[in-house]
Amino acid sequence: MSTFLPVDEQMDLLQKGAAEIIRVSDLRERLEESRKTGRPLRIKAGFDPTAPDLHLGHTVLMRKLSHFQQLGHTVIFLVGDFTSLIGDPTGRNVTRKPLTREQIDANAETYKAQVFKILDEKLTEVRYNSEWLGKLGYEETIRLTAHFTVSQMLERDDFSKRFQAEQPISLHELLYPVMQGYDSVALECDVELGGTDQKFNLLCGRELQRHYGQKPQIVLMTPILEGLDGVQKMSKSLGNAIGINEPPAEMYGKLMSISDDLMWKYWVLLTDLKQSEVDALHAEVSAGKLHPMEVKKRLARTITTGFHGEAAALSTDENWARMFQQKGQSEDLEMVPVAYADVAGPEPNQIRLPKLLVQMGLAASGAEANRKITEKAVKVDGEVVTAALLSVPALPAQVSVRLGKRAKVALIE
RNA sequence: GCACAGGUGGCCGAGCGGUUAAUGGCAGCAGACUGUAAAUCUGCCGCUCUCUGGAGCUACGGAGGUUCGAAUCCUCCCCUGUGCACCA
Repeated sequence: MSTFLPVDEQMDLLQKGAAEIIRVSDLRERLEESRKTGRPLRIKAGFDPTAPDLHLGHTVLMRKLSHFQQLGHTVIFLVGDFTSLIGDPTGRNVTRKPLTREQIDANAETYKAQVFKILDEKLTEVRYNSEWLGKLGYEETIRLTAHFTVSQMLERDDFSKRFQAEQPISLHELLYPVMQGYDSVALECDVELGGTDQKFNLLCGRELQRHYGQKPQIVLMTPILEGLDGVQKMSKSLGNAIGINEPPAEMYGKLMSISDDLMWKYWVLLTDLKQSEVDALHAEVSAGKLHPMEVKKRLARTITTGFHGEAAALSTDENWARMFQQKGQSEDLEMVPVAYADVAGPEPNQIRLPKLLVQMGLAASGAEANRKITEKAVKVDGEVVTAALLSVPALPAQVSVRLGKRAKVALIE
């Protein structure tokens, strides 16, 4: 007797949004076996504790992990504390600088706190790969590396590109895939998840498992989610990311700014809608029966609800419509307290607008703020302002300031 | 170790003794147009101060030097790549 769902239903959920599975037939086979024996599969995904702020791109993988969890399998959240001493070379054209132990530990903690917004903490096995990699001696390491050849390593795009471009490749970087593969051996994984950019590393796991007499793991790759620009992968350092800790208004607004084309991918990868339901929506929009903006609003609302609850998402939704569609004033703009001393002008009750913009985080520098003012891009209380000095009636003053898409209220005292 | 080629603003990449924060492209920001999308067009795109007219400061791997003047010439150093050598 088994508590597992029929294999077809499991496959349905697991295949949704998956970019590639190596191999689908193996996965099915192993699910069947697990259902027969009642043994849950061991699913691993490794995380480099390098980016303490998770964004929606990370959640694609987590959601897939959560699917396995929902189906009753064992999810192992592997913190790559040891491997991040190297830094994953994937997608890099330069060598990463290794993290310090302290950074790694701190990052791992913030990581976990965020991950359990999606995964069920009680059902998740958290492991650190220093547990086994740290014990590996030189001898065992040599044996491990002997399973791979240099030309195998150079098959990797990022390595061969760097090699051809005469960019440096440090020797230790070549060890990264080997170590990740060894993680699978140590944990005896049935399945490893990763982004498509991880393909090489994931396959190394299969290779090593074979050498250690284990059944090679199934590899399930999730697509890389493009960020707000619709081209490059979502990444905080590229500035095109939506963080999962962002306030609802930010999250909603950013989601609305993605392109129509990209929205479908977001639907599939970031919501619980079935593939068939997404296809149906897509068809309706293509046929002109549904306005893409409406569908995008629904998307933004759905995702925001997932992180902030329905009430917050709903009010954000209304606020957005008021702010942009009717070009009106928003009711609950973010309040930023500003000390008068930081923005004081030459006369009493005068304010230097460039300084204010910087204080409010709307401009990166005074020079930039000045430029934006001359470009007529700054509105104060709804009016375009071209002067650098601004008078306020009395001192604890509230001014709503807009620079482009972003608007905030300053509370000056 | 030797030889050669390189190290320029967020990135790519011109400039190779003399206006000028430094051609051009990408990215970014703003404006117009829209549906805050895309596409397109326009402007901006080192920092600080400023009564907006301007003023000052910092920048071309690092440190010195030559020069009235250097990203551009010289010396030393650091870093990267390639080839050779070395691997007793």
